[in-house]
Amino acid sequence: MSVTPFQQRVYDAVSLIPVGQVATYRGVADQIGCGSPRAVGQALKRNPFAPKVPCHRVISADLTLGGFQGDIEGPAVRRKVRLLESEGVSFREGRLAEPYRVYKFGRK
DNA sequence: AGTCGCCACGAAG
DNA sequence: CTTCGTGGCGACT
Repeated sequence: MSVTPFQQRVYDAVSLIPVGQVATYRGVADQIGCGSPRAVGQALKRNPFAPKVPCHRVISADLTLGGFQGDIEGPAVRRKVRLLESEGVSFREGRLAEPYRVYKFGRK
């Protein structure tokens, strides 16, 4: 499987997200030094390390769900929410209920 | 090799 | 709500 260095960075950063917390595409992008969260989204969509990387812990910057397994909505997203709630992250009406659960990557 | 279009976003209008 | 900007990648030429 061909994995570009950029994607490697993305997966590595996502792997750093602790259980019970979530990160935003923007946060990941900023952390790896990329100004385009969309690139991160693409990388996760193409995520060759599906179970290895907790892509379900990555949400949109405005605390909406974002997508999962290639869909921005549908059963996959439903599963994503359930997983997050399983880890202690609550969602309400498709949005993160507790914003303080957003992980800040070292926050510097 | 270069070029085009697409994307699970974000900020601005 | 809609539109533009941005960065990177797959597919086509």
